[in-house]
Amino acid sequence: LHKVTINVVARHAGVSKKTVSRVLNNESNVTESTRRKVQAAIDELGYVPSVQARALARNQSFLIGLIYDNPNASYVADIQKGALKVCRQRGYHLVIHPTDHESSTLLEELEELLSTSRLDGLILTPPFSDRRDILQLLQQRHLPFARVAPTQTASGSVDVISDDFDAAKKMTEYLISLGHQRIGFIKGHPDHPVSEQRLAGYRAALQAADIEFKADYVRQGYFNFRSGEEAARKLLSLTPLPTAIFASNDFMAAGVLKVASQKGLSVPHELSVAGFDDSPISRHIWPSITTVKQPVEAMAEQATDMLLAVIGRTGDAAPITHFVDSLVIRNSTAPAKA
Amino acid sequence: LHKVTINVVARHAGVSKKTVSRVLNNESNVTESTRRKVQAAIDELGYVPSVQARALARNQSFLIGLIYDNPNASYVADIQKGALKVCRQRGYHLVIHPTDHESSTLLEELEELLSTSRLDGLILTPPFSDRRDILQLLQQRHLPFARVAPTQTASGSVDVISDDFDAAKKMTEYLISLGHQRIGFIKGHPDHPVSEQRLAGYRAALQAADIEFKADYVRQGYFNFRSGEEAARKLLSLTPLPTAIFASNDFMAAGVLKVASQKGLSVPHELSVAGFDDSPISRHIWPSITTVKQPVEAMAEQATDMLLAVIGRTGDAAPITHFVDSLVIRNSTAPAKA
DNA sequence: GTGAAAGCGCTAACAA
DNA sequence: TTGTTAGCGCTTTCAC
Repeated sequence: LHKVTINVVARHAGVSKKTVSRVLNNESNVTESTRRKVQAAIDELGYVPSVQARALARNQSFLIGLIYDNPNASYVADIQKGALKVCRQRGYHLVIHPTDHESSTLLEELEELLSTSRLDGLILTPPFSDRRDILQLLQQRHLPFARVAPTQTASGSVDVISDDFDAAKKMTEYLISLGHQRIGFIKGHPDHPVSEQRLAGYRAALQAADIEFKADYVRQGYFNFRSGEEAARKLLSLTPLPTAIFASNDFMAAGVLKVASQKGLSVPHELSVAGFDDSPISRHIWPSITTVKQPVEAMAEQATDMLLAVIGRTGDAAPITHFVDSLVIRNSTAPAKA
Repeated sequence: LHKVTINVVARHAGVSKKTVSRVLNNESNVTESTRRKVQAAIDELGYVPSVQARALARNQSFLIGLIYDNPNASYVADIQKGALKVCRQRGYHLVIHPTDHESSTLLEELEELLSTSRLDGLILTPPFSDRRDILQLLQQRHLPFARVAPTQTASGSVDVISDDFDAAKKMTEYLISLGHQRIGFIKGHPDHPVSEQRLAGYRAALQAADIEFKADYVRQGYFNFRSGEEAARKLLSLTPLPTAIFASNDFMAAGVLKVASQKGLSVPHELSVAGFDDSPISRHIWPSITTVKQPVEAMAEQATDMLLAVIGRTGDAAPITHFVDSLVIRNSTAPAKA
């Protein structure tokens, strides 16, 4: 079995290789009859163009990078899935790049990734979406990029965002509607800008309901289980006790559940608990956790789509797409006792 | 800033591009002085060879595929991490390919992946590691592959395995050592060959302790939370009640915890529960789950390393590497009540 | 040990 | 609308 190249196809179809190339790239100036003839040859021979050769000739790599640092494996999996879906359709490969956002050599590491891989574009996820130093690096290299869930605008970027402020506000309003007045809050990691937005949503809901904001009821967390546990210990030693705790993600909410259980506080009867992210754990724990669901996969898909549009100078899609979060009510929340 | 190619380096070093190429590829027949001269030019100019050009000339893609279908996101993350580590070091890219192992078009999908991506090699994870049809496809295409945790041998493959039989046996022995005699078991997904091994380990431990095996105490599960829940409902309506339940993974163990909680059975005092995998949920749930830890990342790393050795016809490493699982004792297991 | 020439499979620029 | 001629940046002959 001989290797099928563009030359073989050209000969088979009785045209020049350039014409085959035109058909491959869907260029406009080809007669319909020629196109069909070429297509027939392609199908018949089972020809698949070599990405490698294409990459060299066009000085592209057909590689898209995905940068993340997220302990939430299912979030990462969703992001990957969304990005992959689009990449596959369009003949790109996804280069995943898990990395440590606190690393002091992050920028150098990124520069190396860019120069060795020659990526055609990059997808940034939190907390990288808002890292000025990274954005600057990409801009001066003229490397197209898309950002998932940034909080600040940046020139020349395409973004997908969801309204975490609004989601946190809605969740807090929901708790208030259940009769809760003393609602504890566990903040997210300070390096993640969404943390502030979620807190702001919480505060806005309190204010709208004329409930006094008390700093005691807010503790710093770091998006992991242990920090949720520690924050919960503090919150659950307050007097009067909060009747509800809203954690900025599900891992921390799981930590609250543990502490409540150890203290003999029954959830949701004596304490309501809410989380954020709709991670698998929110379903796999008992009581299951009321939380906020983001359309993460769809967001990644859209981000990738917009990025490829920029790379291919295709349609000029709107530079920002909005997605909406939704509340998922489960078993960890109930009306406050009278 | 001009683009730095091999020609620029050659001119700068006063040698031919072929010599630069030799240095790049660590070929033997280059004088030490020439090598140093060339290396100096490379460093000075900050030259990074183009993977694309290399790929075309050598008819390689520098792409390694990773096939998986696992709902356990953290398992996938670990596998990716291990594989990536090696790939990066050696200048390869990892093409991740999550897919549905039950899809009827799986084989075609794979064939398409192979022909469009021109992968240099493939890493198979369970349940694909034992899929005869896939192995056959790879063999006839002469595509090198490495398998993670296969249970059956296959010619021309490099494998990394861990002894799930032994680990399950040890866990069961541990439960027996706590005084448990009536130990329920929840089987894993029937499509995963490890499921049988874990069951066999359980049986072997019972037999060694002269405890009668009772089919009633074994229920089919599917590695997900819900199936664990359902199996637990069945097991916990038996008389006499089992005093311990060993689930073939942590998700199912979490399901057992839920049912126990709903039935008012206190874990671990009235019921001991054990899982498998050391997934994050085993730590994030209360009581935390006693489980089995596999060195997944290290296994993936080793598999990738061996695969690249095969591709590069480098050293002939042993075709099989063994890893050992370890018990992680947490809070879901305790001595049986007298 | 080193270099010149040819070519990997495709696309870009130009002609026809 | 189609074909011709040069490359893309490397590696591979095979000379020297």
